Amino acid sequence: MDAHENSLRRAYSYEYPHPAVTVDCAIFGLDEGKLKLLLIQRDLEPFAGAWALPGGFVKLDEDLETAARRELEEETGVKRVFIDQVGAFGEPGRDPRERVITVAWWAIVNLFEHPVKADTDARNAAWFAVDELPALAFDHRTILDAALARLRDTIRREPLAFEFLPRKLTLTQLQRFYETVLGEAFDKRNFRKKALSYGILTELEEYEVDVAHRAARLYRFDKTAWEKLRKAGGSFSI
Amino acid sequence: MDAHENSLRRAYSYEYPHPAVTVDCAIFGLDEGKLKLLLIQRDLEPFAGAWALPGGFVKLDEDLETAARRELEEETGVKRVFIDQVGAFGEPGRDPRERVITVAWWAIVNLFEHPVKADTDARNAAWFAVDELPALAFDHRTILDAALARLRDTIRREPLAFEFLPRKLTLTQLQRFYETVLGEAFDKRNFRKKALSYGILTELEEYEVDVAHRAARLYRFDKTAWEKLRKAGGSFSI
DNA sequence: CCATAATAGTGTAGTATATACACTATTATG
DNA sequence: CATAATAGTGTATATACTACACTATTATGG
Repeated sequence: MDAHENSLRRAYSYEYPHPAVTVDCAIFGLDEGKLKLLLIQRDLEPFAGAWALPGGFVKLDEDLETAARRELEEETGVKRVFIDQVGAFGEPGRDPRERVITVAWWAIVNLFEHPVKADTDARNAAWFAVDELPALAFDHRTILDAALARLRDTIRREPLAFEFLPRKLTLTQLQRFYETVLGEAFDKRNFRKKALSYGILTELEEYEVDVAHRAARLYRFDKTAWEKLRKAGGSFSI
Repeated sequence: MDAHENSLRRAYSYEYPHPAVTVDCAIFGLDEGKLKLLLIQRDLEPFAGAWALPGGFVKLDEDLETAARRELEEETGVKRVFIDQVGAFGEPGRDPRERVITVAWWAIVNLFEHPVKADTDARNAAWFAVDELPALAFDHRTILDAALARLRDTIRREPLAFEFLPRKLTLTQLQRFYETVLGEAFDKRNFRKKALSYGILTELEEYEVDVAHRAARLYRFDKTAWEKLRKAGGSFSI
C-alpha cells in the first residue's frame, strides 16, 4: 500500500473499517484536604469488578467536548464547569473486545456543592484519594497519570482555582486549594504576596462569618483585570 | 436515553455507528531562518485545490502514534524523529462527507538532511513559512494553531533542540534554532550563560571547519547528565 | 601583507523575583 | 479570663533575569 491509498485524498473511506470512539473523564474533587478521583465499578466483562474512569461512546452527531460534558453531568450532576482535553489514547489492544480509541478529559468539581452523586442509579461509584487508587481497568492508569500531570501543569498557569472556589473566598482557602491539588505546602506569607501581586483579586470589605476564631477577609476574583493582564502579555503562576 | 445506555458498561457497541478516525501531522522544519510547515495540496473535493496538513486513516490494527509516524515518513522520508500528540479534533461538521475524528501530531524535521521530499509521487507538497500560510482545508487552521502553541511550549521546557540539530553543535546554532522556532531574538551572552547553566552541554576540544571567520567551539548534548538532572527534580527552560 | 568582513567569545552592574523565617491580632468557647 | 484556633504582617538574603559593548580569530581580496 503506498502513500495515496491511506490518504484523505480519497473521497471516501470504504476500505477503512472504523474504530469505536469513546470519551473518558478524569473527574477530580477536593475532600478532607485530599485530591480525589471519581471512579465507577464495572459490572460486566472485561475487567468486571474493576474500577474505571467514567466514560462512554461518542454519538455520531456529538462534539467530543459535548460527549465529555454529558458523561461528567451524568456522573456528578455538574454542568458548566471547566473541562480540558488530555488527549487521545488508542493502542489496538487497550480494549480486548474491539478497537476503541478514547479521548480523555479532565475536570475538577466541587465536592461540597455536588456531594457524591456517586452510588446513585444502581451503578457503583466512589471517590478515591489519588495516592490510594485501586487497580484500574483498561489503560486507565496511563490515562489518569497523563490527566493528573495536565491538571497540575494547567492549574499553576491558569487561574482556574476560581472556577472551583466560591465567588467570595479567603486567601487561606486559595492556598489550601493549591496545596491539595499540587501535593506540596506553601509558605503563608510568600503565597499571599504572590497571589495578590497579579492584581486579579479584589479586596472586599467583608469577612467570614460563623467561625470560631478571627474571621478572614474575603476576596473576589476580578475576571476583567485578569483579561486585561492577559491581553497585555502578562501571565499567572503559582 | 439514560446514563447506562451510553456507557461502556455495555459489552458491545452495536447501536453506536463508528466515526472515521484519522491522524493529521503538523510537520515543521527550519529553512533560511524561518519556521516552515509542510502542506499538501488536495486534488479531490471537498476543498479541492486547498492546502492541508498531511494525514490519513488510522488502520484498525495500528497504534495512533504508529499511524502518525507512517504519515510523516510517507511525506518526508523521516524516521525515528520525536513526535508528540496535540490532541483530538472532532467537531461533527469538520469533514462534510462523514463524521471524521482526527488525532493531530506535531514533529520537527531537519530540512537539510531531508530536503523537501515534497513534490514527489505526483502529489503536490510544499513548505510554507508559518507566518505566510495559505488558507487551509477543513479545520486545519485550528489544528495548526494548537500544534504551533504546543511546539513552542514544549521546545522551551524540553531539550528537543538536540534531536533536531547535529550531534556536535555550536552555541550559535542552538540560539538560532530557538530564535527561529519561537520567533523572538535572544541576547547572545545571556543565552549562552543560560544554555550552559544546566550542565547538559559538554564542551569539546573541537571547532567548526571551513568557515570564513573565527571557528566556533563545538558542544555535545550530554543525555546522561540531562537524565540525572531530571531525576533530581531539575528542569530545563529557555 | 594589510584592511575588511564575518562571526566567536567574554563580564558586570542593576533589577526583579523567590525564599526563609516568627510573632502579634482577633474571636468564639468553656 | 484562659485557651484554642486561625488571620495577618515584614525583612533580609539569595537567586535569576536583563541590559549592554568590546576584543579575538580567521579567511578573503586588493
